[in-house]
Amino acid sequence: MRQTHLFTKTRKESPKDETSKNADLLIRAGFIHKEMAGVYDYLPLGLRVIKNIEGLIRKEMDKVGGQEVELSSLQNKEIWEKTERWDAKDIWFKTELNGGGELGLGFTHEEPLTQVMTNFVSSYKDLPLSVYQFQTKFRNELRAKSGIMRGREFLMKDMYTFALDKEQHEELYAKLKEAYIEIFKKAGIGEITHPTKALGGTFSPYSDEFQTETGSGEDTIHVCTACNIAYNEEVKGEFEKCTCGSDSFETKKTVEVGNIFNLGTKFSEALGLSYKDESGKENNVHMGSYGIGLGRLMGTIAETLSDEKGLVWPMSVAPFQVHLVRLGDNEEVVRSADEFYEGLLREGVEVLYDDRDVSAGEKFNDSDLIGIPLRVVVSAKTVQSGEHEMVERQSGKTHFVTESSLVDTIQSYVREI
RNA sequence: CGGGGUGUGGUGUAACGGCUAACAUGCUUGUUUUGGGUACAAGUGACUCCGGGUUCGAAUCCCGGCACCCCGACCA
Repeated sequence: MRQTHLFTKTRKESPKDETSKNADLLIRAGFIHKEMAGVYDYLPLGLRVIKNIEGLIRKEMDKVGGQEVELSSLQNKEIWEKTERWDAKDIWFKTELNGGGELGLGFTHEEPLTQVMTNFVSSYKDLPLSVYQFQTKFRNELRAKSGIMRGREFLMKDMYTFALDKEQHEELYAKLKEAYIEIFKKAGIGEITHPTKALGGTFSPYSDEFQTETGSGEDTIHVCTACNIAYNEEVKGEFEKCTCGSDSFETKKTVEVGNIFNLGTKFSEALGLSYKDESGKENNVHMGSYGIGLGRLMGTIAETLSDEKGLVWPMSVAPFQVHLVRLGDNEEVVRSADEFYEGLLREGVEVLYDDRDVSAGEKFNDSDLIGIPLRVVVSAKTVQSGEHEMVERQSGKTHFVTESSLVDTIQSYVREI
């Protein structure tokens, strides 16, 4: 994409009504726009990141046998009354139909999906199943805060598993846990993200959270110094020793980027989701739930991987793979940069081409702020020497690469994801 | 929902109850510059969040509302 066609612009000043690092950086770099407290729009650069995160998650969900659906945001009050969550929750955005009748904007989808599955699950031969979606959730948070980390409307990947019994559920659960670890690793925050024991629900004493270290986190966890597994502050008292045997812990402030838990038969019982086993006996389906907030993950990456110059995206989620920066506008430089841009596009490289007529300093500062992993500079100097300059955003390492081998070099970086 | 704070051009800020609401940035035009937000000039842009009140006079003081931020509570 040519930067002259990109409608967003960077800003020098931090917005006055944001103190969180994620929103500050993302707004200054033009990734998001604040609509109101806890509600943000995703602009072209931000949407590309969200889409990449979505693709990354989709790949892992499909790998463990997930089937993608998209359920509605408008939700039927009756279904929720069956699980007594229509009145029990004050996080609903409720509204009214013309002519009467209440409905709500979904804050999670256990009920409607369970309801859907009653149409298709009737035999033990139909299980197990894993169903997931990327869906906008609405939560009437008493207090939205921390930029895109706790919003009232946000995109979430939620998967629900349906199993014959506890044993089969646990197999699925273990697979999903591994998939989650893989997702956060690929998203570039594997090192600082800890599988964390946390409060469970009605059906199991504990749930598993994925907690990422960040100075601005809202949670406190105790990380085992031997094996990196962690325990949420809320359950730490129940664990004198880590499951690995060590009793040495380090306290960290974190943000919860994922949470998986056992639902047992709570929803299948309430909504009548059951199957016949081989003997013809009716059994309730055993369920699990697995969530990742995409915006929160994006915000967490923005906060934890950025530096004083701006955002630093890992290749896997970056809005573009290469930022091609052209300095100067003499004919030869323009032709060389244009050709190079076209060449990268032909090779399928995602490239943002800064073809604007602004000063070098402005281009470099914008490039640093936007945080695309590789920067290639084409200028009178590089055209003359025949070697273009390639800079890694994260490390600042600079390479001079001949024009002919530049595409290969870039692709070797891209392949690393 | 309890507590604290803030609302002024697109953005960031300034202005004792008193002149035509100032500065920076952005944007437009021209010259200049071309490897880290280049310099100069001329323009552009605000019912000072909304509604009342006090006053000769309100961005400024008072009351009410709304919005936003922070702390807490809450948060599968």
